[in-house]
Amino acid sequence: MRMVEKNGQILLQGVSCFDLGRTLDCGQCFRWKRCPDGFWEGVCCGTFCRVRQERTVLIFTHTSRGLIRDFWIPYFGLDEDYTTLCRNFCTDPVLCRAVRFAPGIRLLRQDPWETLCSFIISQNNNIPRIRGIIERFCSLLGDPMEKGPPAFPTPERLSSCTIEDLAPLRSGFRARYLLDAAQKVSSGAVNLKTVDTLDSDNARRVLTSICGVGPKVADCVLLYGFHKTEVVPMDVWMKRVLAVLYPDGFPQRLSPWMGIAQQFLFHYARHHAADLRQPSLVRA
DNA sequence: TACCAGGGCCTTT
DNA sequence: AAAGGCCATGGT
Repeated sequence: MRMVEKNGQILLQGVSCFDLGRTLDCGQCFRWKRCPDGFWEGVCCGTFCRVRQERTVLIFTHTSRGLIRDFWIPYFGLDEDYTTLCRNFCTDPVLCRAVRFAPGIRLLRQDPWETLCSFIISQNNNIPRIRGIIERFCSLLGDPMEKGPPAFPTPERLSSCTIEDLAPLRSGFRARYLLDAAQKVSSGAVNLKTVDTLDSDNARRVLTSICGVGPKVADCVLLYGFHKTEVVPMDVWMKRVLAVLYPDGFPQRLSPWMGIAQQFLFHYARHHAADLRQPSLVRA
């Protein structure tokens, strides 16, 4: 990859195995917005940018070369060798189909705290509504920024709130879960920096000590927020994939990256919903 | 063990 | 247009 500046925009050239739109729209993140001019606008860790893709070129504005190198490239997972990874995935016929169906999905490296809150909100919920709740959450409690949408609210700010304060979010029963997460994280009862150093099983134990974080939410946080690439969050779609397409289990040799594979399988499953509801059709 | 708790989007009717 | 399904966790 190579970075050049042109007309006040920063171009990242030579980007392969990457589809920006799919990566931002596959359910792992909730704050990016597609603008009418083709740019995506997003903020993470207090850093804002606009970015769009033209084949193998990413075009950035409202950011800097330094931030692209140090923050956005790791954020988008562009420092990982997906060519080798996907070649590896393609040794499995099912996964090969899924990767070919929607190539270019990458696992983002998101902020752990934002990921924790986002997936608490995501439980028993659908994506448009999740986005709405998170947007109201950020406008209500996030610090305004020089450019772009407000920052994600800090655990400290959230822990000073009451359930009634969160009523405008219309997050239903999840409000008290958010408060418990904020209280545990801001008090140090749950230390996200430490969780990062733990193996998945121990990290999962810590995360599930938060009220409202069960195995599914914890696994989403481990994969999307802590980059634990072997963790496979089992929602209903992945359960169907397992039952119908992998009755003998996922391939062992792919287990260190099965979380990344999960993104392709999940996407594939959602777009072949009817097939997965009738196992006989798929097996044939 | 089975059910319920907010709510809203989605699919099916 | 209306009805029912869906969803992850904790509490009863």
